[in-house]
Amino acid sequence: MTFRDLVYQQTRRIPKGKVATYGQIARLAKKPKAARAVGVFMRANPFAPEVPCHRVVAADGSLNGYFGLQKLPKKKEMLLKEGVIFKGEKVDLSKSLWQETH
DNA sequence: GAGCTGACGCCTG
DNA sequence: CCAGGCGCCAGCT
Repeated sequence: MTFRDLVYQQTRRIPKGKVATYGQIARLAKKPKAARAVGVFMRANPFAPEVPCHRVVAADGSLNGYFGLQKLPKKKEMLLKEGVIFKGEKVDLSKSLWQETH
C-alpha cells in the first residue's frame, strides 16, 4: 500500500455534494504536509471517473488545476448541481467541506 | 542518486 | 485584499 493508493482511496470516499481539500486528503493519508504530493496524484489520476478529483479543492475553496482550464465554469456547475455550495468563484467550505466520518 | 517541478498550505509584507 | 517567499512530499528526468 503506497501513499499514492491511500490518497486515491480517500478521494474516492468523498460523498456527492461535498468537497475535500488537498490538505485534508493528505491528512487522511497520514501525511498532513503532503498536500502538494496529493495534487501530483490528482494530476496523474489513473482512476479517472472512479476518483472524483473534481471534488478536491484548495484549502480556501479555490478550484485550481483541473478546473483552472477552460472547463472551470462547467466543473463549477457540476459541483453546484451535486449540492456543493459556492461562494463566488470559491467553494463555501463552511457548508460543503466533507465531514470525515471515520 | 541528485535535481527540478508542481492540481498545496501557511506566514509576512 | 493581493503578492511573494518558504517548507512539504512524491514522481520524473
